[in-house]
Amino acid sequence: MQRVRSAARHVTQVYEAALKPVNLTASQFSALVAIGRQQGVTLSTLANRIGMDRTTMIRVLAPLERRSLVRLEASKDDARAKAVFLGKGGQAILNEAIPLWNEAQDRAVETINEDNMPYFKTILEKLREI
Amino acid sequence: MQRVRSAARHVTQVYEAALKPVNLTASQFSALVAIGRQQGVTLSTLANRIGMDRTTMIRVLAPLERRSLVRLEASKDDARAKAVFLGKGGQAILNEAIPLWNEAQDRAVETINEDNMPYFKTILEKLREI
DNA sequence: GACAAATAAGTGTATATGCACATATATAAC
DNA sequence: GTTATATATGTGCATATACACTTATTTGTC
Repeated sequence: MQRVRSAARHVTQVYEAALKPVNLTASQFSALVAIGRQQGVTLSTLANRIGMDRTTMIRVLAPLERRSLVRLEASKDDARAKAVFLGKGGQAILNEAIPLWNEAQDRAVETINEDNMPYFKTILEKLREI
Repeated sequence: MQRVRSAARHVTQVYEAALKPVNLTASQFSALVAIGRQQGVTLSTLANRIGMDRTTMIRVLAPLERRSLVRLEASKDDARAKAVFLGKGGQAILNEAIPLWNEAQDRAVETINEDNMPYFKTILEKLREI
């Protein structure tokens, strides 16, 4: 299974190279996309969606908050929870980043070979259940 | 492709839980196995084998060196290179760790489903070429 | 309503990860 | 042999990653 981790490292590098013009990491991009889909999502929910530890998410958001790309507010429903929103430049940078990501994505899918994709998705799905 | 990274995070946690009794991380285990296979391998070669950046490997080895599980020496052939060997407890801890790893491996392969493995291997192979 | 159990977040610590940059040595070209 | 280039390692920095532990709040139970 070392291969899964190795592959993830490599894939990360490829995608981060693609995202270089917007100065976003792969994790930061994932977070922005998820936040864009559901403004006001809580920290824990966000972390769960991405399959990342909650405490990791806190630290992933930190540099984004410094750049005002995201904004954290106390949740209205639950005084314990933090709601996460896209900040000032958030949507704009997402609009820039998404095409860059998609280009890398297309290249990746092409390399993997379209025909293998269904298997790939199935396998990745199952990996979550281990 | 976020899924690949997410899967890798999850898989890492599963394997590291399995390795807890020997207090090794997944990266550390990978390194130990590779060193055991070729004592005296150089840092860069080792990093390449594992598909990890050379500078990351330096830092992965640091805690192992502190525990005397690995040993670094100047290479005889090349004054620039460092040769890596298993240290005092190196082989012993490997002997303990390998069964733990294999158990986790078996469970993982079972979950993925034996039949899917050939596809999986092919896909992971191709991911390296992106 | 008081108390226990569950849930949400935050911090300390250690390792992982790789880029940019620097240094040392080897190799190739002339 | 000197010089240019390539190779091997090391360090500074920033982010990624998650566990253990802590604090605050909510929810369920009586």
